[in-house]
Amino acid sequence: MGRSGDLPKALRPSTNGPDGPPPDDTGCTILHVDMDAFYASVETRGRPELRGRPVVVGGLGPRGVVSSANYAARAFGVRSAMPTARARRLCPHAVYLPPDFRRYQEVSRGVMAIFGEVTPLVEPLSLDEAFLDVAGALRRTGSTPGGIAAGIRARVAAEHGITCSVGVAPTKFVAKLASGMAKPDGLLVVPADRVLDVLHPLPVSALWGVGARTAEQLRRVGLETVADIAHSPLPRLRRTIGAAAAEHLHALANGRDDRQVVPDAAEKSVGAEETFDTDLYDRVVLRRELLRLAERAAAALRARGLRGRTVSIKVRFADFTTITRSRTLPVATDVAREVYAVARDLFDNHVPDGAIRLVGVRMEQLVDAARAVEQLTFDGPERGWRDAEIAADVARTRFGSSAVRPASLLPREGGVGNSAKREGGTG
DNA sequence: TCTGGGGTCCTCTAACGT
DNA sequence: TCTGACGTTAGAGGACCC
Repeated sequence: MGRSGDLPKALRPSTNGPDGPPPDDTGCTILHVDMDAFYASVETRGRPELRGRPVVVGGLGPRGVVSSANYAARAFGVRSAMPTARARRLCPHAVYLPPDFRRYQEVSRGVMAIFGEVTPLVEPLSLDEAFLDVAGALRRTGSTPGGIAAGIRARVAAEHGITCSVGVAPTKFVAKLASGMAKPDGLLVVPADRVLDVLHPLPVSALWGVGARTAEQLRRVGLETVADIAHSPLPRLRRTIGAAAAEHLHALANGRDDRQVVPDAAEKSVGAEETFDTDLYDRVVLRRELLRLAERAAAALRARGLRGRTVSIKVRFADFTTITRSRTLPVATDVAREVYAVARDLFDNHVPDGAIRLVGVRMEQLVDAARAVEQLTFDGPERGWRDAEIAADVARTRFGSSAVRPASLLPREGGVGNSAKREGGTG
């Protein structure tokens, strides 16, 4: 689902061809495992009627975008992040499915468990990819990195019915690049002495952290390939893209990447946001949406055993300009009612009237709920609301997400009602 | 063509305390 | 008492990733 999957096949190094000796994987202790077209693969496994057909998973509404497209759909030009409406024009005969994240999470857990049997040093990046440091596993098993990678690919296919691609390299960045080059359903080892041969012909956009904007800035000063970055003097690079990015890209372009594989990285923020099918103007309806999102964000915090100190709202207007406003509380919370109170105040006092296409609520400055400072009023109203919301969490787990409606928390201003999505915009 | 939803990280600016 | 330098932190926005 990432950009690296689109790297030109012509750039594949020849070291892993079917002919010739296996590549020297000495010192290649980092593996990057990436599921192939993950969501689409999960949807199609065990469904022979979809075999060979283009399958697209994504938002099916008027403003939906593609989350995942299988390779049959990609042959028609369908790509991740493309508006679904455009995908339908490119490939009208594809099967279009809404995402089912619970299923993907379930499969992801199973796949990550396989990784965990190989090494404790597993760093998941998303549901469908992870870095593994196999240095310890080499000593323990007497295998090679390439051998371990092949074993992982075989187990994922056998136990979960989907394919993955693996990059094996001395560093995280090159391993990730290699998995992209190996796609689909491939394995690529980049030996230490071939790293620069692989990196330097690539376009700057292949570097981690270079998107469309940065690539354009670099192109304007004549830097188009990774080799150009590697050979560019650092001060010039700093002037073009800023100090931090310059040093980061210069190191990567020269094959230097000393980032370790870090398991269990703490989350920094948790939130929820929603784009409406049609733009909304009505402040009452928008507040109700904020309440729903505050409820979702708070429930996500409670599910993770976290609380947040900073409440941040995000508003995107019809012209796509986006503003965020935030406020930091004295005490961290996981209570939707408290989150909503702050979000609503930020909205009422900092967001001008206008056509709005998206609102979001995010919690930052997260702390472990078990170690968070309790409110001074242990028996106060907040405690009561938290208990009520925890009971609602339980009900939703047992009876489904609509069993307890967030509108039950709504102060008496607009009454309970349907979601804004169904109501549509009002003038 | 017309842009989702979940995140992280970086930069800039303003406010604040010393 | 006022002012400026400096470090720290919060807030806002943007770029990027999957």
